Order: sequence, then structure tokens, then C-alpha cells
Amino acid sequence: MSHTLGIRQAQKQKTRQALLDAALGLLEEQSLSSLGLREVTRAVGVAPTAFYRHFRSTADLGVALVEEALGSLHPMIRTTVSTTGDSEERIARAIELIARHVDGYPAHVRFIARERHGGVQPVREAIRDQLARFAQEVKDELAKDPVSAGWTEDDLLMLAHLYVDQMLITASLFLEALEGPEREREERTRHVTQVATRQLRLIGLGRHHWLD
Amino acid sequence: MSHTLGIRQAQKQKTRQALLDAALGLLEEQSLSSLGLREVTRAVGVAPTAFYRHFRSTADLGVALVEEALGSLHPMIRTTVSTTGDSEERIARAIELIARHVDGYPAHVRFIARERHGGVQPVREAIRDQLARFAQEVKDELAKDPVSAGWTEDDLLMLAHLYVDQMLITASLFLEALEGPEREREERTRHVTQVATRQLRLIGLGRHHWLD
DNA sequence: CCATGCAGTTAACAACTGTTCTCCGTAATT
DNA sequence: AATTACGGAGAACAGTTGTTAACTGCATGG
Repeated sequence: MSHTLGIRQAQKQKTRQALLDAALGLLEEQSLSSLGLREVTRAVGVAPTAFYRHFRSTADLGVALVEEALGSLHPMIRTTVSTTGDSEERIARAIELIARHVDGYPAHVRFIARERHGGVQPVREAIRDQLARFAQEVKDELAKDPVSAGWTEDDLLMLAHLYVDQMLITASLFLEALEGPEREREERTRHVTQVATRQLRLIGLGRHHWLD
Repeated sequence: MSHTLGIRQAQKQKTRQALLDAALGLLEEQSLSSLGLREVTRAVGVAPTAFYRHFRSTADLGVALVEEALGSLHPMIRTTVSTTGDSEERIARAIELIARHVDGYPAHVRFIARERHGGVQPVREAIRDQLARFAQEVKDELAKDPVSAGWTEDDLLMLAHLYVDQMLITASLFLEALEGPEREREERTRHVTQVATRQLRLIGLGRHHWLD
């Protein structure tokens, strides 16, 4: 398939990525609905009109950012939920994985948390769709677990949504810990880990007694 | 105490409220970080400079909106959680109350959901503080319940946060149902109610088996 | 009843925004 | 080798923004 694309399209994708990166940086201190097209091109060092070669509007760029932030996350989700082992181990592993992801891509996490309920409709929809896909995938993995024997499809999906929302809340808390002063960072991270662990533990308990 | 304030201060508070109302309306289709001061005054029908008599900036106005949206909600929270009765009844009553609140104050709910992770730091902090107060109050009520016998303070607080976050998620889902086309409204509302009910039921199950 | 205080107005400022049109250089195609 | 396609630059547009200053009218307190 992917035959080496010409030096022309290569350059195009390069500046396109530069626009995305610059936008993501600028969005650390504002929302997408206030992000100006000129602001982005200025940060990249390119003429304002060049923007139109890549995106129709900043809202369009936002949708592309959603794809970049969440699109590549699906395989990770599947393997995380499906990992075998003690349920306590699985909880620890999932939270560790969230923490690492927030550490590696803080701007992406902030963007999703911010724009999930943000002021730009197409972006909200894109995020909602991606999260719905996550929930579906988590549901599929949950269905394989023997614990889920006798569960309704609806109930599996409601639990999956609970897990996905919980994942996002935890990621957002890790992010706040990262943003705070460096001295408190370690302690706050530990605290978030502890609380999130117990919340997942409690949800897991409810899950085991669902069919009583 | 509240001696009838003069016709002067009355007028001031009147336009102040008009500014808040207009801002809340404009924020249905954008985020606070893109809300312009002139935009607000124009909507009210007042000179741009009049804005400064009431707020230092739109961020300042945002903090005032947080107070308006969440400040008066504390008594409701306490009575909701503490209501006696079957745990199933309490769940139904809590969700019914959330649905009614979203119905009555959709713009407030949207504002809080949007700006909780929004681009304006002082507003984020104000919301975080109010939600932390909610969690504390929920914790205090949970502590009175016989089911909480033997629970750590930390564990009560982690459960309280779980409830508060869940409340916000549910409110946001109700809001989305309201915003959709009118034909689907009833069905979507019913669906949200059903899912939220089961999620609270599952969390309640986990709560009862926490000390196993 | 008069002097003070203050909510709101008017006018002006430099700076910024999104968008259009025209142009340039060069990679890609023939 | 000649032609086309296209990413990007440049200049100009009308409109908007936050903020300042000096003002006006009127409710308030002496």
C-alpha cells in the first residue's frame, strides 16, 4: 500500500502536523472556540492563508486533533481490559497505564477533557463518537469474562460506559497533579492512584454481586 | 439585616444580573475563553464600558456564574442524599431530582460541564472548590448511614467523589437529551434515567460489600 | 438644598480577526 | 522539455476586540 509519497505531499503533511502541534500547544491555556487561525499560523511561522490548504476552519482542525488524540488508542484499550490475571492486578495495571499515557501525552488528554463538553459542536460529536467506540470495545471484552455470564447486553454496555467515564476522570486528575507545583507532584499522583484504585475496586465489587 | 437597598444599588444589581443572564445565553454556543466583553454588553443593550462597573474581566464574570450555578445547590444536595427510605427509592429520587434541575436550569448545567475543564483557570478553580464542598457534604451524609459503619474517612470521601462525578455525568447526559430533536427527547431521557439508575445500583452494591 | 459619588455614555485608540484575490516557485505529470 | 497542479506568500478588506479618557445625569448623604 503506502508507496513512498512524493516530496511534495511529504512537505504538506509536515506543515499540517506543525499546525496541529502548534494548536495543541496554544490550547493549553484556552479553549478551541477562542483559538484563532492567525494565532496558529503565527506560531508555526507560516502565512495565515496557508491554513486553508489544510483545514476549512479551526473547528475542522479540532476534529483532526480528536482523531490524533483518540484514534490510536483503541488497541491499547482492548489489551488493557482483556489482560488476564487477578482482578486486583488488572486494576493496578489499568491505572498505571492511564498514568503513563497522561505523562506521555498531557496536551492530548487536556484537549479531550476540555473539548468533550466544549463550545464547538463538531468536535464534541467527534469525541462522543470515539468514546462510544471505546465503550463498545470495553463491552466486548467484558462479555468474554466468565463474571459476565447471565448479563444483559444493556447492562454490559452501562458498565462499560461507567468504566470509560471513570477512566477519563482519573486521567484528568492525573493531569491536574502534573500541572501543579513539582514538589507536590509525587504525593498528588500517589493520592490519585489510591483513590482511583479503590473506586475501581468498589465498582468491581458491585459487578460481582450484580446478579444477586 | 437585608434592609431594602436603595433604588441606586437596585438598578446596579439589575444590570449586573442582566449581564450574567446575557453571558449565560451566549455561552450556549461557545466557551468562556472566547466570550467577549463587548458581545455581552451588546446583548444587554448597554455601553461596553459599563461592564467594568461590575466585573474586572469576563473571567471574573465566569467566577460569578459559578457561584450562581452551584452556590445555591448545597442544601438540595444534603437533603437529597440524606432522604430516608429504601435504597432503590433513594436512587430514583436522586435521579428524578437531577433531571428536574437540568430541565429547570439547562444553561447553568451546560456552563458548569463546559467550564469545569475549560480554558479559564480561575473558573476551573471555582468549580473545583464547589464540587469539593459537595463531596464533603455527601461524605458527611454518608457517614450517618448505618451502612458506613467501619468505613475509613478516606473511603467515605472517595465514594462521595464517585457519587458527585456520577451526578455530573448524568446531568450532562440529560442535557444532551434535551438538546436533541424533540421527537427523541422522551425516549432519550428514559434511556439516560435507566442507565444512570443501574449505575447507581451497581455502585450501591459495591458499597454494601466494601468491608468483605 | 446643595455637594458629592457613582452607574452608565460617548468617542477614540491601536491591535487584532477571518477571508478574498493575486501572485510565485517548484514538484509532478505528460 | 514543456505544461499543469498546487502549497504557500503577500497585500488588502471590513469588522471586531479590550481599554483609556473625559463626560453626563441623578440618587444619595450632609
